[in-house]
Amino acid sequence: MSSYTTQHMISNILRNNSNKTLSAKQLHAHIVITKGTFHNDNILVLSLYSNLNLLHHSLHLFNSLPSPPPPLAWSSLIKCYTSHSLLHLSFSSFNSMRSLSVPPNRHVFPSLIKASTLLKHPKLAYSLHASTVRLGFDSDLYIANALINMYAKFHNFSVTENAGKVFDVFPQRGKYEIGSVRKVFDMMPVRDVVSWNTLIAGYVQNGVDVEALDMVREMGKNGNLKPDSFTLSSILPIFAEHVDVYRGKEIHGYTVRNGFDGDVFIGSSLVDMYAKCNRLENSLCAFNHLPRKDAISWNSIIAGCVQNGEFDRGLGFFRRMLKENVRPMPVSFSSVIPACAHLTALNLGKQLHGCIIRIGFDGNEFIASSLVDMYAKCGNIKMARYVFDRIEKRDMVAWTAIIMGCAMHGHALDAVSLFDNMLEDGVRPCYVAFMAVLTACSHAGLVDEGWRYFNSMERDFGIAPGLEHYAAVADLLGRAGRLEEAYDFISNMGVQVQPTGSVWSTLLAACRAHKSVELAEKVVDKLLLIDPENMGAYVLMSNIYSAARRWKDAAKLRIRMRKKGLKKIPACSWIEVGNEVHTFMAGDKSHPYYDKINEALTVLLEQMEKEGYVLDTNQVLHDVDEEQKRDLLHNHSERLAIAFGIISTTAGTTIQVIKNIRVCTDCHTAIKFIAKIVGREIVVRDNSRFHHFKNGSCSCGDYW
DNA sequence: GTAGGGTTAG
Repeated sequence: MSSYTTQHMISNILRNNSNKTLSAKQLHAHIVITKGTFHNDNILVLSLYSNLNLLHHSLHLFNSLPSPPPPLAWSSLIKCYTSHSLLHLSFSSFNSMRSLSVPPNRHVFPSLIKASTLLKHPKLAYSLHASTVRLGFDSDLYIANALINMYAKFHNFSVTENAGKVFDVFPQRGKYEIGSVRKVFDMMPVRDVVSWNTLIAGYVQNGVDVEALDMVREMGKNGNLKPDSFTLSSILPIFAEHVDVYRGKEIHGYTVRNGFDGDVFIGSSLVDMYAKCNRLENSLCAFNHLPRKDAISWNSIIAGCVQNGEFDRGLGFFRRMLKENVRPMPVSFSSVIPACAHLTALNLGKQLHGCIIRIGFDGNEFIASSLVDMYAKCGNIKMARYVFDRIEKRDMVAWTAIIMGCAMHGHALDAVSLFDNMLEDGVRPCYVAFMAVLTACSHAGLVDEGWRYFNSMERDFGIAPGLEHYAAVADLLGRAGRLEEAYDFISNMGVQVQPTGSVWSTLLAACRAHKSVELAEKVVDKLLLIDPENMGAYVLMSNIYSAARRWKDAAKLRIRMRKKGLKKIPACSWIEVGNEVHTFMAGDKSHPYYDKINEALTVLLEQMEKEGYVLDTNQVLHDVDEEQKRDLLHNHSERLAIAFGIISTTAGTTIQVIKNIRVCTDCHTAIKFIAKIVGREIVVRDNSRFHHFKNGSCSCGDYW
């Protein structure tokens, strides 16, 4: 009778929108005063506290109960522990319960199964499953739903934990476990929308997309259930992954028609789906329409911008997120750091790194990999290595980041030995890892090693070489001067992978470096056949002609280029001084300090010539007299940027310049002299790698 | 009373 009244009041509290915590406490006080601490109604209040996720109140009330507390009290407490992620406490409570001989009721199992799932502890989970079978609870709706989720999640975990380690075991395990998901589902006497949603989400999380969508149709046909917000937010990532904006839009339409468009889960999925389909404007629109934005909504739009190359915009959203007092998550940082990497914004990257350390996110492997890449791309390979060395569990992405970093900085031997260390560590290389190690080989002329890696890809790791790998090997052979070999290699690339214009361009660049006009002509014919609009090909070929003093052929090509309406991308270099980026074009006199820059370059040139620098006028690709050639070289954009750096920073500071195209040979020689004369390290990043000039030599060993 | 969804690094 009194319990009936208490239950009634509890239902009212749960329905009521006012301060539920306060009402629950008032009810508790009322019961204690009128009926005493030991009255059974206190257990109902405990379940209310647990329902409201009030851990401290639940625990306090639980401890005031006469021993042993009844099953309902235990299940309420355990639920509260699990939803607070205090998973070990969930299990220790379960053990206490059993040691007090309290028979476990069915309500205690869903929380325990969930706890074992979150703990990623399959053994524990299997034994819980076995217990429910023994007790005859395994077809209970809530328990079966928890089991479907558990089996689906464990399939996921075995994917990540075994990837690269237990190659042979994994597929069978996977099959067995995805089978278990289905077995539990099929055996259920009654299924509700949660059962269907759990199954569908499980399929999506395991990449079984076709089955997931089949089940969405099935749930309507056989289950007589309509997809709800859980269903929709679970299936949207499928269209993101398949870059299927048409079907993604259909789902978007469905969510609007059914009043789900304010749902923050669906909203984030939509933001992500549109971004992954390269529809950033739609993505921004979905984001702006969200009535309430949580941390994940922000993460989605930040990642969306950065993945679409809108780096400043991504950074802007990150700032706005902080400004609106939404606490950044590890994902927020791993999404925004790549923007710094692409913008070469070292100072900003360092600030974010500081922030990451203060918050305590520096152990996160996603963040660490993004930092390794950021430092490497921003020219600080030492810091990249420092961060990498402190990663506890290095996965394939982390290894790839550092290997690529070493490759870009010309530390080819480090890159190669890191790659071998990765194999020793039992981490299986992937497609991108091979790109990194092959790039390293090509930048250092490690032809034999390069071949070895290329040949082992398919043979030892079952990874079919892609365009990038062929390009790297072609580049490797070309740079090493093995031009004919490279030509045959590209010609015989095979049916699976067709050579593209850019692969041939690699060889064309090699022809230029090794001054082979005849082969260059053969190559450019092939290239323009595939890619007639390739402006780079025209420029390179005309430069090759110019270098061979075949001015007329060069001019002919330039005319053809102009007729096609193709314009050469102008060379430019930039340098960050203070917090400002200064950009210079070749022969650019527009900088406010141009006179001082020119003066500095003249003084430097005098000293350089005293030390033995000889102008390499062959690098001038125009038919002009020697004096003009001298001026042209003197005003190459990287020299202007470096000279500006020298006059506007304090002695000893490292100068870092970025150039959008390759450094010319003459400038490369000149910068070696400059670095020595001014006693500074000069770092130049061109479009493919870093050059560290110090004491009269360059880290690339003149091989680039 | 107990169960299900969205975002990240090379």
